[in-house]
Amino acid sequence: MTTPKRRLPVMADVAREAGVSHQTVSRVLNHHPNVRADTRARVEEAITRLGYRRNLVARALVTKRSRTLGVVSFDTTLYGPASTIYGIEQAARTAGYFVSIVSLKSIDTDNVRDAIGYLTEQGVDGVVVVAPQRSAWRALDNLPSGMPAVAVEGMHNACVPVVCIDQVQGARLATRHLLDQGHETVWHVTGPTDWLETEGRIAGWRAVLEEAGRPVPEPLAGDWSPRAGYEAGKSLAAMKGVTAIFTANDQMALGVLRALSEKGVRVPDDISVVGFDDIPESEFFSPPLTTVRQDFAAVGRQCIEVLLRQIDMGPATAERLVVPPGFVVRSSTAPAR
Amino acid sequence: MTTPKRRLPVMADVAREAGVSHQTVSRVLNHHPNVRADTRARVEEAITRLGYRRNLVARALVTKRSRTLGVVSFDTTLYGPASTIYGIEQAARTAGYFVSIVSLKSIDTDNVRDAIGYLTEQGVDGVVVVAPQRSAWRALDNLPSGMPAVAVEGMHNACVPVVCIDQVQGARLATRHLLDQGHETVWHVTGPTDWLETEGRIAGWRAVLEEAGRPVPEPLAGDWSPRAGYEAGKSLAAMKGVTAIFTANDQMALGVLRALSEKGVRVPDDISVVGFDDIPESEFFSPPLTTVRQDFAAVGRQCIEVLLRQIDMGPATAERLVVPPGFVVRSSTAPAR
DNA sequence: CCGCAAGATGTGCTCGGTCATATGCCCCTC
DNA sequence: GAGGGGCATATGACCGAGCACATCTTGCGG
Repeated sequence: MTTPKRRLPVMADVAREAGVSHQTVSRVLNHHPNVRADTRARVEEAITRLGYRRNLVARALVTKRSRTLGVVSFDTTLYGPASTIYGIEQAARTAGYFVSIVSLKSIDTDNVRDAIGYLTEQGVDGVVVVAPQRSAWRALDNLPSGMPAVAVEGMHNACVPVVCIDQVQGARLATRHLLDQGHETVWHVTGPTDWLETEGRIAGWRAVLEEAGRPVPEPLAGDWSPRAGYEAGKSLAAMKGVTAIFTANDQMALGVLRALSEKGVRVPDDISVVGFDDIPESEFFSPPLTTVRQDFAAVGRQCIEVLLRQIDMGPATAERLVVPPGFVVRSSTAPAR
Repeated sequence: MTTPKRRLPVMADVAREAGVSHQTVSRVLNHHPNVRADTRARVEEAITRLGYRRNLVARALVTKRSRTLGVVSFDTTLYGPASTIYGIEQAARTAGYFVSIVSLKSIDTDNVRDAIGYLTEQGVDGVVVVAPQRSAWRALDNLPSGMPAVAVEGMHNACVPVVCIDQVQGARLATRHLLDQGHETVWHVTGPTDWLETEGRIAGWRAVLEEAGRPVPEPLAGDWSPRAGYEAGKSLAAMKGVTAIFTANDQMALGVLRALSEKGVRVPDDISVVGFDDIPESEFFSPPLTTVRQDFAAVGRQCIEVLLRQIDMGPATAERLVVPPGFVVRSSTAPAR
């Protein structure tokens, strides 16, 4: 038996089936209290009998609420963004929201602006921007008016609230730990320029060194990739007097470890290494990596919280929620000899 | 001048501004050819002047096309799913589609069914299911009728097309490589039970051993995590006669490497190790990991291709698109002594 | 036994687009 | 010069829900 183009059932069909008006069906669906129990039962039965599913698109049109949140992100393959988005999605769904994602493969102001534009057309109730680059940040200056938004790891800004992990503090923790171990100074392999995290981590690292009156070595430029860490590691292995390295993320730390091991430099005996992120692999590096832990799930949750508050109660003051970093000591650091 | 609750402009506003009917505005927006050039220009100017953005929700209501695709996935923090979804999102956006994601933290038939249900209500034009577990797979048996769908790494099934990487072939490549190096047999650390990849990889590994008439050791159960690999590695290090290990993914390989190194077992001198996935880190493990490469981006692209074909041309025959795995030889394998 | 408030249900309009169709217009041909 | 075809544009219905309001019940106090 072919079903010749049978249209999906709509509210009116359910209403007819249950012998009530479409409005009553709507009430049942929305758990409105003022419906008699037996009527409710009749409607519910009609719903299951017909296999009716409500059309959220039609609902969104009239309520002007799509219960969908937009996420704009850069390279969702990276552990940080992926984890943050996971946290966002979980929190959003718990709150009854869908998540629509746009992941950009290159970041510039126009890209981000366009992405936000698409999401706006699509009718999202709010946007989370996970694009912690200066260039991306500029796109937030002129958001579509009235669009609730929140940024992950952004700069302070008059209009958009920010949820972030305290990068400076994380870098301080790492650097201080190394100084406390008796190292004279700490070398730093940075993230890509333009990233705010990169800047924060450099700032924290530099601040600790300067406060302690230590020499501040020229940082080595990286790009988050293990390969960049590997290249930096080769350079550092060839230099004299390097005893402590702080890399801006764990993947680069892995590259550094690899390079050092190839050069016959022992970690932590000859050189101590600290990373940033605490990816699941770090614990099993050779040696297990001492690193700064970021609670991405918490960031995701906070984002949704801030965003929903804006959606429900109107524009918020541009707050800045800071999630403190943790520090995990493993075996890649040791006292200086 | 405050703008007191100014509603966003709609088509009618643009029409009035440009002195045409709303239908003409619609034609301009949809690039309908039959619009005089100067009219078009007038409309476009009105659009920019008013900052008008079309409301895709209203459009979706009447066209019954939301230009949104749903993705149901398990733990998008894992490298495989994350990469696949990235590929899906890129391909979808290129084709003018949005992607709405539901990522499940635990997989069972009901979960997946619910997720698909939510997405259906939300009006997605099709669904990609990235949940390669037997239990998830069962949820695909009774999809909402007429909903285009495609599964990543699924079993063969009458109703849903599948895009997958040839797991069996990948495992064969890995195992054969080790046998070719002169190893008597190969030990295997598996993924979690219930995962189809786990089964495929076991099958490929077992087949090669049996074809070569080699003993088939009892596989060690893992769960993709580095820790599971570490535990398995400790067991294997304690056993006699182990010279070659094939782990079902790279993260577990990392754990194995760590455990072996702790026990003073040298890789590849004493034991050879092969992984699966080729995550960006693998190249920088100690030693760099020989592994099976999966082209997740290709999988994502194929998914969208298959899905869009279904959306445009009606239900497809349940095809099965197989992406061949690659094999990357690095330094974690060596001839048996 | 009536009145009235609260509860239960129904009616018709609205959201902002697209679709089918109608209309006006110009130009070309016989 | 009338008829016809194609183009440019306008008109009104419609998608499937929710909302405001109208209407019909019901229960309870006086």
